[in-house]
Amino acid sequence: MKLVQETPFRFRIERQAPMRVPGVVFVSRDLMPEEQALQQIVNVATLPGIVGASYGMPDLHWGYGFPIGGVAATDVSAGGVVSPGGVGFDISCGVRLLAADLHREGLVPVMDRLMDDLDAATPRGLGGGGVWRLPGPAQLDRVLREGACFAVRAGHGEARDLDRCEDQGAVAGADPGQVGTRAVERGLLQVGSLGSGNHFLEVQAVEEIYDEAVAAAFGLRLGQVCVMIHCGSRGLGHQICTDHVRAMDKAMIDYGIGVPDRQLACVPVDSPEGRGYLGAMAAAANYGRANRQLLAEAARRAFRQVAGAALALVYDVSHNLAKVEEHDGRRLCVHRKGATRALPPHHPDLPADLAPFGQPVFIPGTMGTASYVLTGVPGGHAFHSTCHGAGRVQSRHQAARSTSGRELRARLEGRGIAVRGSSWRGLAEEKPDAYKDVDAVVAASVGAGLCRMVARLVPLGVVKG
DNA sequence: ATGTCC
Repeated sequence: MKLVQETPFRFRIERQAPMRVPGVVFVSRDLMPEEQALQQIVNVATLPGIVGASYGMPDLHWGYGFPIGGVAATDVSAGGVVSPGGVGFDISCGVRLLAADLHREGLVPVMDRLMDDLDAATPRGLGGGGVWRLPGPAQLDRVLREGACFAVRAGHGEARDLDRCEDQGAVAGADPGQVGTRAVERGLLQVGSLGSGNHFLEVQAVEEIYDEAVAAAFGLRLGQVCVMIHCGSRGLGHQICTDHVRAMDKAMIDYGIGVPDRQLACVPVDSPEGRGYLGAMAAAANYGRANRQLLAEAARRAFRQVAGAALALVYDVSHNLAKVEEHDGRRLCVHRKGATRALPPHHPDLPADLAPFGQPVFIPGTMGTASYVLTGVPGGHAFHSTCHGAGRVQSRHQAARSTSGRELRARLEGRGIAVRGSSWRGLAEEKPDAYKDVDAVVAASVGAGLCRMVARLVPLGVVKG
């Protein structure tokens, strides 16, 4: 593999057969990922119909088929493919940020009670029940088609929330008929739950503002209390990915498609299997949005009761999704896996009041480190995409071996960060040093011209999945 | 990420 540094934050992997396009990785030398992740960029570059380049974001690391932090677009009318590995198992995993009408000083006297209420109001952990007990598949069908809109229609939220969600709260084209019975069974029990792993609900404070005008437009000011929710589509999305990878693995033979890694199973976007996956994926995306909407409502109740404060939605955006988008007059299937859409100012898909400022992007740090609010920039690369988080450097196993959950919690609480966990093991697996430095990832993203900084948020309390 | 293997 021939890696050429083009700028301080951009490396090119020269195209050589069977690559159809070059690789472009937006990293600094310090953030250069393991060889396996770069090899995955190369593998993705061989996919039928891929255009531009196979991209890697600054938080790039090894994943299932595609790297996490990978962006790839295929030309639908030129036999371009869709690959479930380009979205990942946690379909539509994403982040929502809410801003409280409250300064962090006002929170101090009620913080313990607030954290206890959020702890009780946030279903989480492996398996388990959600905040909604769906009576049956008919109700789930509406969640899958209508996403956050269904939650709001059912009284869980305000109309304005939907203006501040990607796709106004529901991805079009959801096809519940493509969601298997097992995915349905798993989905019925988990609507409105956080999950586990790196998913969390965090109470944060705005510590620094880099762009006053954009921050004000997003509804953010210095010292303000915020709530960040990071979660996905739970077992439902996972099962959909499993089912459709299996189906494509068989079907791709009929389309004469060969890939260097079986985990890159794919079929043309414009095929029954391709449309089937995208329909099921959209349904999972809507499930994820309903999930975040319901969790946000639970947080609103706690804030209202304990602090008399209201929470306004800043935005809700996914970082694991494939979307058919128009770029330079072509219909492209843009896969973003561990990569966040970052629309530039004046993009037609932005809500009117945000149009001059670009799309809000949220980068969750790890427990105990900062999170960032970013915005899209004109001329953004990689089909308007940027990073999504810190990115792991240690496996879960490595992380849990070197730290205990109790020790970690004591360390965080010693620094004034309240912790409400769901399992000690899960807590240990998420220790901050298991991740890259989120400050460096964001600096590289800005340096590479993928986005710009709006605000930095610090954790006050974390409800951990 | 995930009822961490049907």
